[in-house]
Amino acid sequence: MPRSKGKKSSAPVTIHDVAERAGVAISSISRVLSGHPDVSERMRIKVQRAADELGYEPDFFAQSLRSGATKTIGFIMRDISNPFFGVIAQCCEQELRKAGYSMLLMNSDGDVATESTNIAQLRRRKIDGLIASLVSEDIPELNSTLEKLNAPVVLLDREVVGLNSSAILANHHQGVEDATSDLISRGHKRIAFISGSTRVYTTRDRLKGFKSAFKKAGVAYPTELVSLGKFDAEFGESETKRLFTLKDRPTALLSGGIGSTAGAMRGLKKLGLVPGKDLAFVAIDEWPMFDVYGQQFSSVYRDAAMIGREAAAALLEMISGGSPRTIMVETHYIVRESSTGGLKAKKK
Amino acid sequence: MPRSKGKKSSAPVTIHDVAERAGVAISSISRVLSGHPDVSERMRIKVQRAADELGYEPDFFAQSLRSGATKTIGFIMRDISNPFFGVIAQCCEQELRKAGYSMLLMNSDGDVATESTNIAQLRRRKIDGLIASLVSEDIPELNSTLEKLNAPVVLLDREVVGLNSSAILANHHQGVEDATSDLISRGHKRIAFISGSTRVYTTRDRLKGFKSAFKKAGVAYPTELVSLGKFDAEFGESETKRLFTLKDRPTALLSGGIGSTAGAMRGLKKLGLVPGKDLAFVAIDEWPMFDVYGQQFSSVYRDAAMIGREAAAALLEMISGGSPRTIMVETHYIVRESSTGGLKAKKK
DNA sequence: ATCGTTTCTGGAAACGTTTCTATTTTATGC
DNA sequence: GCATAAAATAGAAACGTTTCCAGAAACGAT
Repeated sequence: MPRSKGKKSSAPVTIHDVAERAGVAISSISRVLSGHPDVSERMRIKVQRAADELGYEPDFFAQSLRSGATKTIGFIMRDISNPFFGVIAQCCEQELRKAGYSMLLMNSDGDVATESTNIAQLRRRKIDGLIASLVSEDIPELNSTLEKLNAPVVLLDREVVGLNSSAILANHHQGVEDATSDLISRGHKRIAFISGSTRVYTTRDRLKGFKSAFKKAGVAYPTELVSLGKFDAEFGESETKRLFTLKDRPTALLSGGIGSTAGAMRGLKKLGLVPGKDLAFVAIDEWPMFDVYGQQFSSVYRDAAMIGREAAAALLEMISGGSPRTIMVETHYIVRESSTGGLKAKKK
Repeated sequence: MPRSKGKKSSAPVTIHDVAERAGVAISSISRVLSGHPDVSERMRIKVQRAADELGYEPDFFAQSLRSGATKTIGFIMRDISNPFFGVIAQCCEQELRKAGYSMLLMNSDGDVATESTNIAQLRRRKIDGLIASLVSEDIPELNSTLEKLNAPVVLLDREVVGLNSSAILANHHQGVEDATSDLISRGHKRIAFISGSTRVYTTRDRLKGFKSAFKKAGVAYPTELVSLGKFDAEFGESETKRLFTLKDRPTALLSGGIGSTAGAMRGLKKLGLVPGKDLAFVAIDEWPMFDVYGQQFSSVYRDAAMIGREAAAALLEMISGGSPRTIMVETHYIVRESSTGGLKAKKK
């Protein structure tokens, strides 16, 4: 029993105390404080003063238990230390806070079981809504798990069939196609592509853009240079090493997502290959500071802050009765120094 | 009384339903499920089965209201999108989750008023503990605000006098002194130093190391090159521009913290100055990817993951009755490419 | 058998709100 | 003034648990 008694004032003042002080019924206190219309001015003043004098603060749990609303939103991501997700989380929290909601943060650690445990935990806590970037889209029981939450859901960059939720999707294929086309037009044919599992929209949509660029250019699609598996840096690094030690090695690389990019850069460094010189390199999603580091990285950019804000807005909308909707966020190919190189003094 | 009217799937199953199903009293259900010792084996099995069959999940709010424990920890930071804080948050959440706690995340946006509102919100939610990186240490009412929380507190890199809390402090002065000494030994005398307000431990301890290096080397301390104000990138950028356009401009720069470093790098870029060449540059705290970017930045390093884990551990310890303690985390000067340069072909 | 002790169980009182219902007061129209 | 409606208030019943208390059953020991 952690009962730290500071001075002696640790008397938790309840609605009873206020009622007694003001000399009115408990129900009147509640009515005044929750802004019920049928309250006389005299009562309002009397209650307000008693509450102020006692420094009354309604007990959150009692309110939630009775009313059902928890003013709490669950937020599940693979890994909040990922700076891209960090920005989303920050903007989301700011918006939700403005609307009077608090955010319960949980990392799924990229693990399906952990994610499911987290959702169960959130259900017990009767959250008013959930924003999540799921590990995978086709987990058995996923739909029923989310439906049992009995709260509106906003998914980030995920398409779950048959689920009545909102979604914030990025238009990855456009940016990736632009980037790939640019590389092809510079003379690249052997372009490597590393990203996460095709079990999520993110990868599938990027792949669509990648393939489409080859098709439009009439260049053979280099199946053997496409490596799709996981989003983490370890995978990115090992695959980069594997691909760039092939006999006929790629001349360019697209890395899909923050983790892949980190791994790719580490892998290249260990191989002694310099982006923009020994190969052309485009990162999908930007690391913070991409704009100021000594070396300039090209990227397929999307606005994390906007994604966070849109997610919060969509969720709040659903909480107040609106219907689910899908929001598409654009991506943009940003050309920088690293888009050059990789071709033996042929061009430029 | 819509009790056993289980056609609709959204029937929230309560302890009553389980009691009815098992044919025992409500109190027995509670006893079995909370592992009370005085329960017969027969009862345990009967209740367990009934609960499983109905898929019973205790209501979190009812439990908290009655028992007082919320299994919830508050986590307040200036800005969760700061990758350094992101890592702390991630590790913290993982540890807390293992212990059965959930984490309520709030950004203070670097604003005292927002921070205070957040703390009030957390008090109403009766959190079991708080981990916070406060905006400032000497806010009036801060102590009483935190004491009114009536829950153990762990502060990150802050010293609040008279508050009975744990603290995770970094030994900044050691790392900063090492870095500064190295720069001095390379021939630098005019070393600029940009960091946040001296109203927090972080800055004061860094400054201590900075001054100490000059004293030990017997070199005059360059007061006019020290700029302490805010941790954000805007401040870092404008101060960098100001200092490096002085008539007698600095030959080296230390930037204090993630934000300052971002600002400093932007400022230098706009001035056309290259770290490691036109000036020597040491960042305090590392940006992710410092190890792989084209340009190699020196740093004063501290382990964010460890800070997160230690914070969680210290808090859990206090929750279970332990006393507050202060943990000192070491910092290390890591020399890379950017420690060179800035001296006109004098050395090296 | 009787009498303590344990061990186990059921009933009911909290926890601090909101909300429903019933009652009293006030205002309104004629 | 008087009926009638409307507004304001009090009282009490939830919400779903945990926990206290008292009693019942079980068990040895006399």
